[in-house]
Amino acid sequence: MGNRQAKDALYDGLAAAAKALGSGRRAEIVDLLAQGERSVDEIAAEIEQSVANTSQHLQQLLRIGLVSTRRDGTRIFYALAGPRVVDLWLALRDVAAAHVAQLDRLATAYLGDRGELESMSRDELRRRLRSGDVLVLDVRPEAEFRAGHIAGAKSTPIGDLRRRLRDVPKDTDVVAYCRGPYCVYADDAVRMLQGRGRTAARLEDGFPEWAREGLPTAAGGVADGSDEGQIRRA
Amino acid sequence: MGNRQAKDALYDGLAAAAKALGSGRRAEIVDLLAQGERSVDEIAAEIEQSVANTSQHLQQLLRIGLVSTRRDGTRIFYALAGPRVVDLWLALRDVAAAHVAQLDRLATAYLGDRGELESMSRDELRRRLRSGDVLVLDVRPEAEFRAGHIAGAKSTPIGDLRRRLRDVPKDTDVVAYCRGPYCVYADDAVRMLQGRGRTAARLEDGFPEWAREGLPTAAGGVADGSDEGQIRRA
DNA sequence: TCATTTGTCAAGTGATCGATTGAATAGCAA
DNA sequence: TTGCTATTCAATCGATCACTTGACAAATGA
Repeated sequence: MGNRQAKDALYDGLAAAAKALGSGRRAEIVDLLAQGERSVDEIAAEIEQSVANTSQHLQQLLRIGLVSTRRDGTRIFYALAGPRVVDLWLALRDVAAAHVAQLDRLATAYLGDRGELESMSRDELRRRLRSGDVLVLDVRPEAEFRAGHIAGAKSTPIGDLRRRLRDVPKDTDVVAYCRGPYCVYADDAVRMLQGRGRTAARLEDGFPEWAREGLPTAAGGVADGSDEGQIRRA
Repeated sequence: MGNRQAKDALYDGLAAAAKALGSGRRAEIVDLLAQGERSVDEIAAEIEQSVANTSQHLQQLLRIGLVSTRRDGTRIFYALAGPRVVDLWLALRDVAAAHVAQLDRLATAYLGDRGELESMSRDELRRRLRSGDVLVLDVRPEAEFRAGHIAGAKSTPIGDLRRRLRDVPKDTDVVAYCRGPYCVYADDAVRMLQGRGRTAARLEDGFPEWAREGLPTAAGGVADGSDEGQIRRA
């Protein structure tokens, strides 16, 4: 039957990885890092916690091995340790959405009612991209776009959208996407576009899900309407 | 930017699912339930904890929504709430194996050195099954075999293997499998078979991984060397 | 060199967790 | 009813957790 102490220790080790995701703040950090690497104070600002506290959470993720670090001058950048961590995070989100009792209520409380919002699945966006009759807007901060984006998308951070509205033709369908299903940027973008007479929808989820499926992505500089960056997968 | 309180609550909700897996004992329970439903005292015996403590862990998993219950007389059977939970568990295990620093050491401490042990990948077993020149032994307890097994496998609980050795032909390659990579039953079986002059290997992982890939499985009564049970996927 | 920026470390506090113990409950069978 | 089995509930205790505060460390630039 093997020895109980060693077995307990083994399962404690497995559970350690779960424990690392077992705090809302760390979950938020992992969700954020799924978009690309960040410095400590960027992360702290995003999750609205003190730098000291954020640093401790990051240390914990680092000790377990879910993230890695890179130093650049006085800054230290944290990133997810590998694609498996993204898979784990997405699996966790799926389970929570499917099984955690009150998650719907919590999501609605944060996101508001999405009833009015047009949405589009990955598969449909893929088809529309192939036929070329759709404008895809990446409404995340530009740094995240540079770290990786849907091939053919145009970077239009949500804060810049209003003044760049003229770049959005009135006769083209627009699809906006952002960090994932619990991110409000694309919601805001679609509401604004619909309010200005555009036909707009949000991608149901975000960039990490798109990339995980092996769908076409690109990385690098900001597009100016044309293709650029390194196409990674076709 | 949305309101912080609602956002915190949402991520706390997501993290709750991780927290449920964040105790070694609960991880062990989920790993066990991945083989099929169990009553409370069966679970308690397996994880070597008091029934009261086990019950509390199960209540916790139930409150979060990762498991479901079914009453049968005085017994209450717990089962995983759905296939997504299996996916989550396997993703967690993968991440832990790839990234948690000391996991190798912990695994070796429990499992012993597997250097001498022949092993076989899912893909290879699948090929060998198609060409039909291999005997697949399911060395888990019979109840788990009945709940679901690799199509064509023969139930030979590890405790019965010794006295059923005569049923294992000497000129056939044998592959044993059990609950997963951290389960010792198949290791024991392979060691015993190799010691008795058979050519034996263990499947690298176990039944849940096989089923997740959509490979052929069956469920129901115990085979007597021939095919039976309901073939679920071909 | 000295000040600044950025991040980590250490200590402390209230809250939550895991396990134990013993009592309570639900279904079953005589 | 009475007893029996299987499970849950309630109270308790030490350990761990999340966050705060304030001091410390590493790289940069004047």
